[in-house]
Amino acid sequence: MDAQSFTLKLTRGAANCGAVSMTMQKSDFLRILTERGFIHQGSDMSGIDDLAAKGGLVAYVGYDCTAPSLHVGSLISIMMMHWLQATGNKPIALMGGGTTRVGDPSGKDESRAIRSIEDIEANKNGIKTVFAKILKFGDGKTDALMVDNAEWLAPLNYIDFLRDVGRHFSVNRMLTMDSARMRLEREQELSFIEFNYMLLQAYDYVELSRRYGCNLQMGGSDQWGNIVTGIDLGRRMGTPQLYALTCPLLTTASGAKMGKTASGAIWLNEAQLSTYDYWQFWRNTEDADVGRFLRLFTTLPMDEIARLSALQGAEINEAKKVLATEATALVHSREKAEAAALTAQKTFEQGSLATDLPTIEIPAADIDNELGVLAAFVTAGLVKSNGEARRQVAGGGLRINDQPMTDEKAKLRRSDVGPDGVIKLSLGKKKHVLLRPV
RNA sequence: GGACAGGUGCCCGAGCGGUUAAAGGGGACGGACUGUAAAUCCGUUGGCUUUGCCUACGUUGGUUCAAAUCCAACCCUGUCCA
Repeated sequence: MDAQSFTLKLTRGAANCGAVSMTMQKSDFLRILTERGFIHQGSDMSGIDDLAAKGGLVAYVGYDCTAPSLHVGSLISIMMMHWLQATGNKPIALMGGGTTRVGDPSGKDESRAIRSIEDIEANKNGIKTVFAKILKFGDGKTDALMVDNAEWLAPLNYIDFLRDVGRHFSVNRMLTMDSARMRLEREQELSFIEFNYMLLQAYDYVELSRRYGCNLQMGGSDQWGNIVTGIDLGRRMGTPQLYALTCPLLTTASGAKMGKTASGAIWLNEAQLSTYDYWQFWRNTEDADVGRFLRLFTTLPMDEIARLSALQGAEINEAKKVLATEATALVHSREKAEAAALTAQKTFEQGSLATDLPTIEIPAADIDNELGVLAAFVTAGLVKSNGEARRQVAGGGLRINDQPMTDEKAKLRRSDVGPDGVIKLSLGKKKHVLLRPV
């Protein structure tokens, strides 16, 4: 027990990224990550630096399969893998097909519902698509790998696992780790299945070390405890030295969690969030975040970013447009990103109708049957219920073809269909959907 | 297993027999102001075929003209004891 807490303190002591100054870094990898603001904490920066300088890093990031797409919260670690690969090292994207069956308590207030195995598999397939856009996969030395921890976790035998892995863990110490401690302090439940998550993630790291020579785990700062636990387990189970590198958890300058809105998370997959909406998300970045986001979420050269970040007042909108297009090009495609930029320009700057706004098709008969205006907004997905539509009418938030709506009993008519064959519905000034009768 | 404290709307949290679709705060959405920013101010924040109806305060029953509020059992959480 004493020996354990001692090694942990040592690890933590050397952890602060400030311990190694930028000028000392030999590797492009750490230099780029540092100047772009990716680094929160690392376990042994000079050790990582040495490996990176000779292209010797094999680094993994684990992703939960709790949804059919990752959202922008995961993008920062994906970008870390991008730079890792771009500087001659090997990334591994680990799908948590096994660990998601257990559930990570880190940074969460309360336990999530346990997901069905079919859901997890479906989610896994959705998540995979985004990696293909940002990383190069294959069999080469620096080609990315994608593996699923269900491969080794699912067949585990409980007794063997306890004897081989469980014996290296001190419950005393596990209880002091943030993920468990926060639950205990807030008097919130921490179930045994979640408590075990830490062991499984630690074991993942050891398994990846053995299978692929993986020697670095990256993740959000909330993963620090899980990562160093894996390092510790590796030492006890005889792996080569393992390292940890975490990035800051993103919040906006006003302190809100990044990528969560009432209308839903900012998904990376186009199936969950249209390219136009994804572009808009970045376009609406707060002034104070523009520089930071350009460094984290685009691959523009630093001097270009410095120029854009220096813009003041209304001019910073130009920087936001660049940010939106670049960030969207990475995750969707450049063509689609530029189309979204053009749509936005027509809609916001020229006040003209952009026909490639998100479009919903409705049966033309609905119009002839006098589709209620409230129902039309619900159909378009701009509001959740007729009641909400009513309230928005009262508050002046709904417009049809850019005309504010005042009568909630109004019906859509043939004459509302414009020359482009669509009716433009708007919620507020920013959200627009086209209804196309077919 | 025992004692005690709890389980309220997206979240936190007040209410403790009728005036409660439920105070207050946060978040979110809309309006004003702007630069598709932030800050600020204002409004809204269960559903519907909306002068009304339906659903909702852990679950199921009960008492009562009337229950989120009282009673019973059960489920769940926490603290302490075994």
